[in-house]
Amino acid sequence: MFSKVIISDDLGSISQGVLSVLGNLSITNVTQVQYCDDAYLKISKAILDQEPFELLITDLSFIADHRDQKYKSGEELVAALKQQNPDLKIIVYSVEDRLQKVRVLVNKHNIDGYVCKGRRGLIELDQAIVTTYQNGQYLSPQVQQALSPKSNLEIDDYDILLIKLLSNGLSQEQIREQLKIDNISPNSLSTIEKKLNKLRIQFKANNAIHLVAIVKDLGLI
Amino acid sequence: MFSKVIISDDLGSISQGVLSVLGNLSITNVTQVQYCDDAYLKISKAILDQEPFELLITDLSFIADHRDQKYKSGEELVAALKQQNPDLKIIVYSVEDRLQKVRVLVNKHNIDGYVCKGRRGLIELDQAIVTTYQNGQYLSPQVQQALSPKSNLEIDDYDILLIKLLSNGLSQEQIREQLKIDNISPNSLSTIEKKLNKLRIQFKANNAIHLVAIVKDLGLI
DNA sequence: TAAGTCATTACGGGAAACCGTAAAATACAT
DNA sequence: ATGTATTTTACGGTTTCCCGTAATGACTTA
Repeated sequence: MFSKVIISDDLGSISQGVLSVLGNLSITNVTQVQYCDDAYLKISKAILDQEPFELLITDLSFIADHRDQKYKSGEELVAALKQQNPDLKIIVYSVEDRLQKVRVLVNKHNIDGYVCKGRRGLIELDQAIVTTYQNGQYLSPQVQQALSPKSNLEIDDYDILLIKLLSNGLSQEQIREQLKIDNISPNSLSTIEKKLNKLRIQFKANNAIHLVAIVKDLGLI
Repeated sequence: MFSKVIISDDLGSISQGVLSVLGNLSITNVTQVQYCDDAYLKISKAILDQEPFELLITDLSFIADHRDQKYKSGEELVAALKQQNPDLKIIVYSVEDRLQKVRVLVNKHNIDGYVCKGRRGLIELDQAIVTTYQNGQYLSPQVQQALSPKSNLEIDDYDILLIKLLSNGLSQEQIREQLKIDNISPNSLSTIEKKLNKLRIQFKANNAIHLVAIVKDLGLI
């Protein structure tokens, strides 16, 4: 079993639950941090000391406070860590159950497990740790469909970007300009209209306002 | 100090933290539930048994699952309990830090304390319990301004309604019709335009889409 | 190479949103 | 009661959005 584990979660009360799970698995060498930057530093230092952590269990959202942080979210932390140190296993433990988020974390950042905080969260976390130790991948049941290709709703990053720009108050004309500036194509007004129209149909939205509201509720932006 | 307490929170890991706080206060008679309906039933039964609970600590959001619930959120639970049983002290312990939410809970439902889950959550919860026991009211620092009248941004229920209807996909014309149907005045297209325009300025929004996005982020709708 | 499919772009008409101005209705003071 | 301020409503002009059609270009397949 893992012998050296680090937990990153700004809610002290949650870490306590995770600790008890680790205890049940006879993992005693556990470090707790409440800031992503601390996690990053401790993990880096442990590598230099030739005593690297084997597993990171981290939350996604960290409430900002007076301390300025380089890594402001679990996602940023994970991205940095997995790039520099692919050997470190990472399990994300979060209330977030949006498939889009999970997809990105698994496919882009190669995390080893994703557990939703919930009634069965700690039970699932237990399983996730065991599976991960055996080089497997664990996803909570409610997000497993995130990876199955059939659940491909055909909304890609471009679509998300459009809606995000819309929600930031840009007109379709301004979106066109922005895409040109950022060298993103397609960027004609007509295509932008057409894409947004497709999205409206897909999400059964009456108009652009409705679309933004729906997509915001779904947590896609 | 309180002698009989009940905790309602669907995340088992969080309840553990709360338990340790209660333990530090030498409160040992503690009941835990993970569903609002269970909380309601246990509290009601305890009254019948002449051994009522003195304090409820509850979360706001409960993830829906297979079990059909009469009370689906902490807010509904609180509303029902405080109405039938004003003596029961209630502390809400939630990640939610939207002032609007807190305002409603305090003013309308008369809760005794509101603590935000966060780094200092458990410390604040400790204080909240003590204060509440002395018949005081406790609010986490970040939401204290919720009650100060100066934070009155002059947005009333009518404004919120307009934005909510907008976010539901209604056009201004459809909003006019809806207001007429519901016998809400003013309900002319012109006034609706004007109000929304005022709101756009107030929230520094470029257009209606932007307005809805901002207000959604603020948690007002 | 030719035909066919699909994404991208262009354009035009009608609907809705946006904006200013002004008239009508209402509330409120002396 | 009368004048003043505020709210509500009405209206016209401009911009943006919404929607259909069609032309262009890229790519696949025969």
